[in-house]
Amino acid sequence: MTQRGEVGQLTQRQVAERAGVSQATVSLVLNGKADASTRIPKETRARVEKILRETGYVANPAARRLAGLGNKIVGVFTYEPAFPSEGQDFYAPLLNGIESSAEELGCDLLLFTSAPVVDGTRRLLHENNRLRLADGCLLLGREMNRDELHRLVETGFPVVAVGRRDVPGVPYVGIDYAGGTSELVSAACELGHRSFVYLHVDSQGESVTDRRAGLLDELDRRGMARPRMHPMSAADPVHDWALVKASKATVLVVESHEHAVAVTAIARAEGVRIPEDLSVLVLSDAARQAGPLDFTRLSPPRREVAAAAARLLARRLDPDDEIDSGDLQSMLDCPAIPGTTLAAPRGGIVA
Amino acid sequence: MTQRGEVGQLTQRQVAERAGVSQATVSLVLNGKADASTRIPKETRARVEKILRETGYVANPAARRLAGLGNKIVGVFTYEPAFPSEGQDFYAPLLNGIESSAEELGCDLLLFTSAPVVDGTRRLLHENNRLRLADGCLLLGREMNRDELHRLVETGFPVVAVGRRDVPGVPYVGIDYAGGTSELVSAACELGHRSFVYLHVDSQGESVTDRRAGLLDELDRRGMARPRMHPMSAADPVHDWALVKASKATVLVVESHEHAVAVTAIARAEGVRIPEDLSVLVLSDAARQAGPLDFTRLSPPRREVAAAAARLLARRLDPDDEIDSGDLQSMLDCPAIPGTTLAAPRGGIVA
DNA sequence: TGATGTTGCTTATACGCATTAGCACGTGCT
DNA sequence: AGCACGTGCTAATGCGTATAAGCAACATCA
Repeated sequence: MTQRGEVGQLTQRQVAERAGVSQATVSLVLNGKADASTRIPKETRARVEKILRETGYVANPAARRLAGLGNKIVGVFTYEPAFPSEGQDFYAPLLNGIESSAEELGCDLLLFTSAPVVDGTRRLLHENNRLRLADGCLLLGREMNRDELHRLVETGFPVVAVGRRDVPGVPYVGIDYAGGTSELVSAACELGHRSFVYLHVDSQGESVTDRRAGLLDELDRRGMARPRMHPMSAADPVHDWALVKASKATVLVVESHEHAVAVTAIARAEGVRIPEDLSVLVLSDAARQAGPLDFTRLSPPRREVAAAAARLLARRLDPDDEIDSGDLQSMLDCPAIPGTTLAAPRGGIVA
Repeated sequence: MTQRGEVGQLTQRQVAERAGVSQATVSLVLNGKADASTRIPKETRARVEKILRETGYVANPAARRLAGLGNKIVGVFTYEPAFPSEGQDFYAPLLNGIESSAEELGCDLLLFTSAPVVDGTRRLLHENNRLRLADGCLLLGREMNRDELHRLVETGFPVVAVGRRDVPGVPYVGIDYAGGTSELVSAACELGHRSFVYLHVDSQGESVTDRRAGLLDELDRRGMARPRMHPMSAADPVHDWALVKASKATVLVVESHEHAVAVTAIARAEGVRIPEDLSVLVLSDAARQAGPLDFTRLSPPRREVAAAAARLLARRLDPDDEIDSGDLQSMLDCPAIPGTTLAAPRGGIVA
């Protein structure tokens, strides 16, 4: 059980012996210190550096960390496994963004894959978690355990969430889904639509509630009726299409692109023309392959939001950087793509 | 520049004070030690455990590591960035496999994204690398710097490569591309084919040379002529198709599925029937979306090879586990999928 | 009544590094 | 000569943990 770490590796002391100096001197040379109290003349410095190069010495990061330095390690916690192909469309662009930021910043990424799964999501604060090996941590996931998030923030450990979070005090970079959704809905209203139906994801995640809020608030502002709302059932698009048809709405709003493809395929098979008979708005972007329809849709900057979160975390880790409290929570614009599935209403759904 | 690590966090000493015992006692309780020389009676143990639970104490992993313990951290080094969408089809299944093994083993993953890029690939052994924070490291990539790999193995740091490696002493789990390719080629020969053309990846990576060897060796064994070989140019499938046509071969062997889709699309547009006019063998599997053709192809167990490598690394980290030297290097079978693009030759390519 | 265990801890040390305080040895000035 | 000051280092300490070594109190046995 007891795992042995480390085989014997070169230490500063050994380097120091070879160079005929003390360990402290090696450390000073390594870190380029040159205070009034710690002066190393060029020649000594050169001698030490020569040995360092010859031996290929690399500092033990655990010791550095213990001695109170940062490690340039960014923790990444995903509330679900990140790489299974189901979750991949969700996490891949985020990890892509984080990776490129990390590369720029010279950081390594520590993925907390050991977190045990309780009630369907991973738990970060388990015993012997390796959280503190990282300088800070990014949090990814559709839904997060609010309790745990709260406790984590309270410990003072530097954390940044990818995506807006409702828990007070949690720094984040989010995407303005509400604004983007409003815009799309607004465009439909301007074209004369008055009747909406909403196929939504069944989740309490903030991004989901933001999209719903964008839809409902925009309709409220215009004094229009609330839309029919149905949770999507990935397993049964036929059923979903039946509900849409029954609603007699002229605009179908679908939260997931994938589901939009499935439902519209059924609709078109029944002879429904899009957008002539039914307009379709999609609140996410195509993952990879576009279907036959170029949906009028949102194009959330998912890669960018993760990259921005990583940069924000880096700023939090830099003690010289005083962050405006307003910058701790920010939202990126969520642009809409015109596409071809929105048109003025004509006759409603032809059954 | 100097990053501060750690905000003040609960230590064993503080726990010890609260429980009215020494720090050592806390450590002993935590690690469930009960040697002849270190006995803790139930009551004391209970008292300490109570405080531990109340405070939610978590050990500082850096200190544990420094004290000579393993961390349950598996390093993951990719020779190219792992998440950009281009590389994604390559790395995603591997990371998937590693993640699920890590989850089973209770390990976290440390991704060395900070490695600087030199000559097109990342360099692992740069100064201040965080390698030694991990207990061991998995190496992923089509091609690896042999020098660096050699040096790394020499340091005694536990490493396992995903994919066969030619560098002596490197433990790995690979895929038997040579065997799989032989099998496919053999099947074509049995059907009467005598003339092959090979569109191959332009790389010195071991998996690439293994596939080539599988093809050439099988033809040699049968005393058949060497095939025409052309490096694929992703940018110009038209040119590649021209070369294939010119070769008058009856079997086209293509290394990458993607490229096979592109080239056969052009061929079919010209009226070439597959497999009636031309048989096609593909040496990799469809990434996600299958094209119109169900290729006769290899189906390399890429997820599984990575998971197996992670498990092998875990065994190497377990001091109680004596690994057979034969188990340090192993190959997984690479099954073939029949598909529908291999048939007996009739008239060669109709130009 | 010592001698010898046994129990239940604590003390001390090491791990590798960063950092502060300070020492020995000049040199310049009065 | 005596003192201040600068130079070039080193010694010592602490970070939080694991663990070997040891110590005091008590029990057991001859």
